[in-house]
Amino acid sequence: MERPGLTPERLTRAGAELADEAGFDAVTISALARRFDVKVPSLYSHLRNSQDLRIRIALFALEELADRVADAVAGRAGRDALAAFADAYREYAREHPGRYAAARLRLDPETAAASAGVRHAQMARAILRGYDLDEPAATHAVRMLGSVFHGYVSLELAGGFEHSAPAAQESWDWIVDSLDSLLRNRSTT
Amino acid sequence: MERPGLTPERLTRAGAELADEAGFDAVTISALARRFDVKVPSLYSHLRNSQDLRIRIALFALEELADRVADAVAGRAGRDALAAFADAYREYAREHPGRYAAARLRLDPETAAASAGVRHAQMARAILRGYDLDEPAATHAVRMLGSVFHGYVSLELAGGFEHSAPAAQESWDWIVDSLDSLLRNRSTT
DNA sequence: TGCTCCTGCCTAATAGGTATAGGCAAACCA
DNA sequence: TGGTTTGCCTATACCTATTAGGCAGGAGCA
Repeated sequence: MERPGLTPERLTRAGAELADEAGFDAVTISALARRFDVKVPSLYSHLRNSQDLRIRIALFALEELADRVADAVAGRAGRDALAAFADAYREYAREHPGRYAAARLRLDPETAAASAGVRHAQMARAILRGYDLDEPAATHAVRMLGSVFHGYVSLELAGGFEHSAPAAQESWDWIVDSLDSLLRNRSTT
Repeated sequence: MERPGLTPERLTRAGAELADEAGFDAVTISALARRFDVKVPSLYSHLRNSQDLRIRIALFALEELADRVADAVAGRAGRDALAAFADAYREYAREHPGRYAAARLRLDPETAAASAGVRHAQMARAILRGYDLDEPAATHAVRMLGSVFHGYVSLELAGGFEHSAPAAQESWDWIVDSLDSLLRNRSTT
C-alpha cells in the first residue's frame, strides 16, 4: 500500500492540468481524487475545501502567466513591448484555457494583494512608460489594456470569432496596432 | 391545493431575478423550486434540465439587453451613439449582474444564431457606420468594441477597480473618448 | 530490536444538487 | 357526468462536498 504522496503543490498542479483538459468548472475534489486514485476525503488533509483548491490554482496560474509575460516583455519597448505583452496573454489563454480561467477567479482583497496579480499591474504600467502618459491617463490606459486583452481573449475562447472571417489573428493584430497608435496620440495631448 | 401555475416563462424570469440576487451560479433547479414553494421534480415538467434553465435565462437576458441598447442608441450617431451603446451595456451589467453573466453563457451555434445575439452584432455595426470603416476594419472594430466593453464591465463587476483611484466612471469615459478618436483616425487612413 | 507516536489515507455518514419513474388528483372537455 | 389530460407529488438513485473518526505503516527513541 504505497502512499501516493499527496501534497498541496502536486494537487494544485494536477488541478491546473485538469482545468486545461476539462475546464475550470470541472475541477472538483472528486475528479482530482480519481486522478490520484485516492478516496475523496483524503484530499481534505491537504486542501481546506474545494474553494481552497480553486484559489491555489488561480494563484499558480497568475504566477505562471506573470513569468511568461515578464519574459516576453523583457528588453522590449514601445509597440514591440505592447505586442509582446498582448501576445503573451493570448497565447497563455489558448495554450492553457483552464488555467487562464482560473487566473480570472475573483480573489478577496488580501489574497489578491499577495498574489502575482500585482506583478501583472506593474508590468502593464511598465509598458505604458514607453508612451509617457500622465496620471490619471496612465491608470485609464492600464484599465483599457486589461479590458481589451481580457475581453478579446475571453470572447475568442468562448468561440465568438470562430464562425466568421476575418481570422481572429488578424483582428488581434489590428487591435494591437490601434492601441499603439491610440496611446501614442494620447501622449502628445 | 392551488397550483402555482408554473410556466417556462415564469421560471425563466424568476431565474433571472435569482441570478441578480445570488449570482448566476446560484441559479439551480433546487433554489428555483424553493422560490416557488414547490418540489424539485415539478420543475422538470417545464424545463428539460438545469442547463436548459440557464440557456433560457441567457436568451432572455440577451433580448432584454438588446432592447435596452437599441433604445439607447436610437436617434444618435457618432460619438453620441458610441457612448450610449457603451453605457447601455455597462448600466445593464451593474443593474443586473446575474443576467449579464447569463448573457455571456456560451451557446451552441444554432441557438446563438437564433438569439438576440445577432441584434447585438448588428447594432455594433450600425454604430460603426458613423465612422465609415472599410472591411475588414469594420469587423476588427466590432470585435474591439465588444472586447473592451465586455472586458471592462467584467473587470469592474469582479471588483477590479474598487480599491484604487480614479473612479471607474472616469476611466470609462476616457476609454469611450479614446475609442471614438481612434475610430475617427482609422477611418481617414 | 521493540515501543510509541504521528502522519496519511481510509470507512462511515450527512447534506444538498440533479435527474428519472411513476402516482394521484384537480381541471378540462365532451 | 365520466374520461382524459395536466401538473405537482413521492420515491429513488447518483454525484459532489464535507466532517468525524479509525487504522496502519514509517519515524524516532530507547
